[in-house]
Amino acid sequence: MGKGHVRLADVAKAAGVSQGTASNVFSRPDVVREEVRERVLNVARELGYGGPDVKGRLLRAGRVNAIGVAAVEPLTYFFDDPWARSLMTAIGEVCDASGTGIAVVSAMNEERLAWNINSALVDGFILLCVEGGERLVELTRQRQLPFIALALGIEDETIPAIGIDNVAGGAAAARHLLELGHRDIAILSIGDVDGLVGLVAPERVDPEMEATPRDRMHGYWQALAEFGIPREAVPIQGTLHDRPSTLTAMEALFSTDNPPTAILAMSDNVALFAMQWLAERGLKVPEDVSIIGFDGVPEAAASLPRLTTVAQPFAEIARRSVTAILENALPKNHEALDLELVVRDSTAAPRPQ
Amino acid sequence: MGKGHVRLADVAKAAGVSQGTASNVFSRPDVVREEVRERVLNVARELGYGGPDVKGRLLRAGRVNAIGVAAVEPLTYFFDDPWARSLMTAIGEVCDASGTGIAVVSAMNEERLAWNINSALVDGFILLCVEGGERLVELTRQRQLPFIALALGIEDETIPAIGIDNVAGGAAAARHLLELGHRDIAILSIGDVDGLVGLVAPERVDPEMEATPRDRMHGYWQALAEFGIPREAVPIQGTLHDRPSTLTAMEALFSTDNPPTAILAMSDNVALFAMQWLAERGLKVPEDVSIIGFDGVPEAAASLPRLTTVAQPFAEIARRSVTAILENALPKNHEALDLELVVRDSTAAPRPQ
DNA sequence: TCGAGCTTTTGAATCGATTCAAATAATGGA
DNA sequence: TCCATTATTTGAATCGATTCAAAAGCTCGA
Repeated sequence: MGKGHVRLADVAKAAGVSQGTASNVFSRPDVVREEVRERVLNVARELGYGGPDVKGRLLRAGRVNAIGVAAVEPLTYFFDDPWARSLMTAIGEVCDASGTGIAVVSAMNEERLAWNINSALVDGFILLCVEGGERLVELTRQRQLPFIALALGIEDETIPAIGIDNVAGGAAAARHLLELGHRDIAILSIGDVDGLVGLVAPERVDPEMEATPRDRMHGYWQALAEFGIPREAVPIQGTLHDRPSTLTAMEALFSTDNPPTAILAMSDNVALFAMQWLAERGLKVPEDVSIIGFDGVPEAAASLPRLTTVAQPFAEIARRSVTAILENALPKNHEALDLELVVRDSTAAPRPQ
Repeated sequence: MGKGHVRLADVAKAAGVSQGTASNVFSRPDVVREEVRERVLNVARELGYGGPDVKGRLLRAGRVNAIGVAAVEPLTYFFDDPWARSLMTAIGEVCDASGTGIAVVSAMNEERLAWNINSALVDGFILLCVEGGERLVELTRQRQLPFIALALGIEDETIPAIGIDNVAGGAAAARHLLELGHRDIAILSIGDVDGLVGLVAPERVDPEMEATPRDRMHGYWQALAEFGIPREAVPIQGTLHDRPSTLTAMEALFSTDNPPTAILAMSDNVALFAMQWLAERGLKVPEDVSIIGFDGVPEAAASLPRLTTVAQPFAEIARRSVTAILENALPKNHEALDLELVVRDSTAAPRPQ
């Protein structure tokens, strides 16, 4: 194989028909006379022709029928990270329904990312802007394909994006704990800056924190204020969204005289790590400590006890993103979808004193 | 945008250079005089040219720099299923290192699958043959691209495939339990045929079971025989590799007079479901019941207690598959890689009677 | 037998680049 | 100044299909 690669033109010649007819045999078989069709197909088989090459078709059609999902992360991120996976699953569902393919494009380093974005064969991009979002958007812009940014951290109205109402979500989470009667609450925040691990003073939130955790924080504070609790009364422990920093944060939170009876975690990931720490310390959830997560990843539904959380509308996000790209109908302004409080087994009223 | 789409030829004309030079400016900038390069780049910027279109380049180059991973499953499978994810993560690692992209191609129904396989823009395929493997191979063959089959159920030496030594793996798992002293052992098998749920007689294994579970079973039996235990003494409960059927199987296993002290599960999935059942029944692992899984998915390392298992060499499988495809050096014969017994916390000696 | 109205087929243009042999320009040495 | 080199550019061919206006074949009624 290899050297004598058969193409449509060869088949056409061998079958004694024009290339146009040969093409029709494959792409619009109804238009060509049965007898001819048979003959061409036979010749094709004899020659070992494998059907029209996608690359040629593609060049003509200009459409790939696939969307790219990109992030400034290694490829493994898409199959590893619970949030990314939740989204990918939802996107997969939508794409399956419309027969669209998915290409995952990613890269740790900038240079590779630029190349990957530029050479991905897709009709448009969904950008997971968790980290390095601005750069990702900039690179994608150059490609001049429709794209839509998710989890965008910056406030640039010229970027088509779909977001979630983190403030309202945070408020819903905090309100849930407050309504159960909790007053000693602690916050586990997330971020990827080393500066914000350990105890974080409220004043540092606005200037230093990224948009997502900042908004969630403001949501928490908003609900706390409704119940007359000043933000200073609620300790914030910063995590790097991973296990070690979460365990350290929990250690710090529970080594005080007045440990919290409830925890607001800014992600399900962190909440689940925290639950493991509590389990190892023999603290029972929700009897001793209530905890509520954020995001609504499937793992949260499978934990023991099942985690109460504020769920992102993954299916809706995916549906809108994919259709926006396929129909090139990008949203004019940022859309912020609502989250949904999902009460499961990790939250309950505090023990009576 | 849109109507006046700018192409390389436009830029060339506007800059007053030949198309060849314009092309060089982008793809081999070192070969063109700096002055000219600048000029062309400026014109390109003014015209809003976004760089060479991949489709054109691609057609010429004939190479996409991406591999497709295909399965007869919905797209969500790749982000959902632990085994698939383990593999995808490993594949992602290899691809990241070589700057190769990944396209996931899938479909529930045959017709769509054929289309997807045919129109995926990739240089080759890795086939996850978990179900409907033969059909998948057949479709991919027509595409005339290099491909390699994983988890292939059939014995066709003409199909390039990488497999694992399920017999040896099964034997290692069983031997581990036997060496710990267990003699009352039960097997949780897997499959996707309804006929093989519930108690399965040993005689039915060879004629009815798919290759993977069959081989694992023979591995179990082999080790059991070494310890003088006849296969009839070891109950086999068939599952569909999902939660409900596993719970039913466990129910059946433990509602007898003589419940097992150890369980051989043919997948980590099933083992984890079984552990949940045990936990809910108040049976302690490994004190009351030992259990060993199969596959070595990451979930097995994160469970409580951590699951002992026989791990597939995912990284090695991925490395071989990807390089085989990229270098078009497909293995001549089936390779069967070794599994590794990973002893964690879910297995221990049985309670003394 | 003629021609209107269909159905098929043809052939050339097109999609958007890359490539390479040949032409031209610049450089340097004698 | 002239010629041999070397550095740049050019222009046309190529990759592998699809598309569509126009040509050719058919059928059928008058």
